[in-house]
Amino acid sequence: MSLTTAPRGTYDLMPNEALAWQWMEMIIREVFISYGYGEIRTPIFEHTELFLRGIGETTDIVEKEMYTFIDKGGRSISLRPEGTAPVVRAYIEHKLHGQGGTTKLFYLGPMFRQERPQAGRFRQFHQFGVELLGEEAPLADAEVILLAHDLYQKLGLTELEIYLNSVGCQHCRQKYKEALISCLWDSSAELCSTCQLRLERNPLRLLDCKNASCQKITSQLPSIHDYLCQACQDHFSQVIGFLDQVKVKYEITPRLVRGLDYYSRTVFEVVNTELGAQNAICGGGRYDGLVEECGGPAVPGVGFASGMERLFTTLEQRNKLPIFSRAPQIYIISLSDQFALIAFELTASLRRNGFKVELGFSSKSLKTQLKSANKSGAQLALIIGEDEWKDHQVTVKNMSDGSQTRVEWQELIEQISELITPQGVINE
RNA sequence: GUGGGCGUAGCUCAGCUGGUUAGAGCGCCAGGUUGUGGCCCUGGAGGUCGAGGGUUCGAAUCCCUUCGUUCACCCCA
Repeated sequence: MSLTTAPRGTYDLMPNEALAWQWMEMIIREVFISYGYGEIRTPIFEHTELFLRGIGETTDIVEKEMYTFIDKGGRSISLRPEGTAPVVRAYIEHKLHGQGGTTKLFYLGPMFRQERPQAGRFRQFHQFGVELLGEEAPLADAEVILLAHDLYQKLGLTELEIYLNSVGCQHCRQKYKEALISCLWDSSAELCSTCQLRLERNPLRLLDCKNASCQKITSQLPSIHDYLCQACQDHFSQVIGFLDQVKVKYEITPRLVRGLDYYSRTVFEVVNTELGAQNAICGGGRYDGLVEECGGPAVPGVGFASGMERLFTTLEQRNKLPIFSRAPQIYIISLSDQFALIAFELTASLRRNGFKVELGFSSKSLKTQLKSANKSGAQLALIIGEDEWKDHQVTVKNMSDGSQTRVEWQELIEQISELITPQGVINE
């Protein structure tokens, strides 16, 4: 417990980084809106029950990672560990299914999971995502994947890999699970200890074990594609057909199984392989049973969630972040407290005319204040001292070449406007 | 929850097998310029060596505990 450090797994976003985040958020919103999605802002916390039902009681997320507490009304409340269940809850609560047709929603905000932090993993982290509800056609799956693809493209990330798979419907998945169990029963002793547990709890997870000896064994296993029913096969091949048509490159990975219980048929991930152990920046798929599971009508859905910290790291790593400057255009220097009033007034007037102005707060020596002006990155320094004061003028100094002129207070805005524009571009 | 690495100045780090007042670079402050920044020069401030305990004549250095951090496992964005 320390007063002077942020809680484990959390961090402060400092001003320069916050600019980059704002830029990311802007692009994300633009792309989502252009695809016809509307933003929804659900509460940061929900009734715990929602996540138990929505995510699955036996998933790690709800078993050991949720921030859960009892509020003063005796209700069990949890900070949201993911965004889909709350959106589905809101969809049901506002009876959006009653409006007919499909519903396209996106969200963006903090999520909370109590895990040990590591590269690309935080306890408070940020996700954005989309949910397309009320449509079971393969075209919906393809559109959601295309959306993710185009979004990363728009952010300048062209070299990401898309992994694609189908985990089938309840029926084919069940048959496949049984097949895995019977194939592995005899050799189970050769599996790593966690895989032995997986064999009992969730055999699909065996497929992406990182242990080399497990991989050797599981590489002999049949593919889930051999167990897909005709309808699931058709669905998958149509999704692929649409993606091919719009030249979205993907890799079919029969071993890709996603951890959350609610997925059915299409699942996909967008991966940055240079990211470390936690390299998925986006995960999603179809969840046809979820709305009903959460107490709504039997409405199909498909969507994805993307981790903003991992996305940010990727953008940084690949030099795709624009350079942001917080530098003022003009730095105002007053050489004595007796000129503070006029300096303050000139600052206000310049700001009201759209210039980005910084005012030195104390009247130190000119040298010191010019150093501050220099450090601030301002293009112009305005100096008000004894001489200027007497003549109702200011000295305007160009910080890049050191040249300076005297300007009447009355003409300042006009003169400055000839040197720089309110956007901060020098008029040459 | 489990395992490994790392905690020395605001930042990045050095400090060899224990041995005087714990160092460097960058940054910060002041001066070299009576009212002129960047470059250069000179000087200065700034450290309970993460914390607690132990071994020792002597600990930043060795041992134990603890906290923090980081990477990995589990799992996930």
